[in-house]
Amino acid sequence: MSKTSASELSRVALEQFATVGFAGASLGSIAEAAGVAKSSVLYHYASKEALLAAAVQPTIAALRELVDSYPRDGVVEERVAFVGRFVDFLFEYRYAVNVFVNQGQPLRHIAAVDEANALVQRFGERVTDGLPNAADRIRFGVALGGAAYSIVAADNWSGDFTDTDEIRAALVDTVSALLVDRSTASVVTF
Amino acid sequence: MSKTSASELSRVALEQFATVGFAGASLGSIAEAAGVAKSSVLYHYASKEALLAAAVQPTIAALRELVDSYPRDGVVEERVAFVGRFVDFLFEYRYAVNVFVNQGQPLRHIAAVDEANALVQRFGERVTDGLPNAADRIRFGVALGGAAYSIVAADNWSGDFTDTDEIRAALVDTVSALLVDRSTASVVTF
DNA sequence: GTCTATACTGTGATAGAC
DNA sequence: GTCTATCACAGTATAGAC
Repeated sequence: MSKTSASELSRVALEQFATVGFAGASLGSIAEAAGVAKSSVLYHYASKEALLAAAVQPTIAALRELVDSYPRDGVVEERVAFVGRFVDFLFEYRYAVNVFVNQGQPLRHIAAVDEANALVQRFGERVTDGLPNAADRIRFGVALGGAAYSIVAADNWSGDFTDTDEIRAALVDTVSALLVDRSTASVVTF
Repeated sequence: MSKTSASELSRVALEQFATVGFAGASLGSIAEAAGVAKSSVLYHYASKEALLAAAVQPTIAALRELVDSYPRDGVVEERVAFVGRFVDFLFEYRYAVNVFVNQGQPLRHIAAVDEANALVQRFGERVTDGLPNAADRIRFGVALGGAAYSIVAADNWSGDFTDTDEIRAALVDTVSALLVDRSTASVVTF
């Protein structure tokens, strides 16, 4: 099976890049986790960096679509609906998002990561209406970095059985409070 | 000078551990940034892991003190004052906090990091009154991970001159909204 | 398309001169 | 206390058998 191996490899690799860092994830450990030999990884991807680039590609496409869907002059309901799509995006692409958020600067020499960084910046400018002040930047940063962190940290909430729907609802609630205009946020939670 | 080199080394090392990851920061690059030879690093610290342990030690002490200072049954004003101390702590120990937040799980075999993880967990339990539900966990996680991310990300806000006081005030504002009880938070910002 | 074998480089760590 | 020299090993990457 040809296609199966490649997608499974990028999936396993991305998870390791996010959890132990790009430098910390070796081709050997990725190959082991995927159940193939080390050299088989480099058959599908020319290099470790190419593997990362391919692994984050779907996330970049989804992020671009998400950012473009931001309601520029929308009412509160539309913005809350956007937060729902934002949280869903964070869930589905949690590992790639973590790579962008935590290693975006040291890995900016990789074209795909640099592209993601630019998208995140455009994202922030849209949410804060183009001219972000310190408070706007902080709220956006806390929402992005905090949600990205919480989602992967939730994987370690073993012991008690909190289901995904509950986490999603709590995240939509919290992120809405941060990203939706505070003066009108009373309709959401406050 | 003996003491100068050691503290300078741990400072430089911690910054690199936080920015490029523990695995990504080599003893060579740390030595270069500190202006000494690679072997000189291993004279002061027996191993790379020992260097990390020593570098995060002051942060652990400060974190323990901070957690113990949480007003268990305090009024809103006391909790907001605590958030101020929390944000100050995040600023001063930003790099170590980032190591704990982003690499706490893969580095948990190092005693000092494991100790910090336990402190963070105790922190969360105190803030959420011991029996955190999903919403409580998320708010705490977003506040911690988001603030930790924003502070180091703010270092890259080059171009415009946002001073530290402005960032601090915005962080206290945002974190208070997340950690201080929402029903009484109106005295703060909302 | 996957494997073994191998080359080459970078890294953590040690030994010993100064 | 700092350095140079060196070692052993893990890492990326290549070549070639199957």
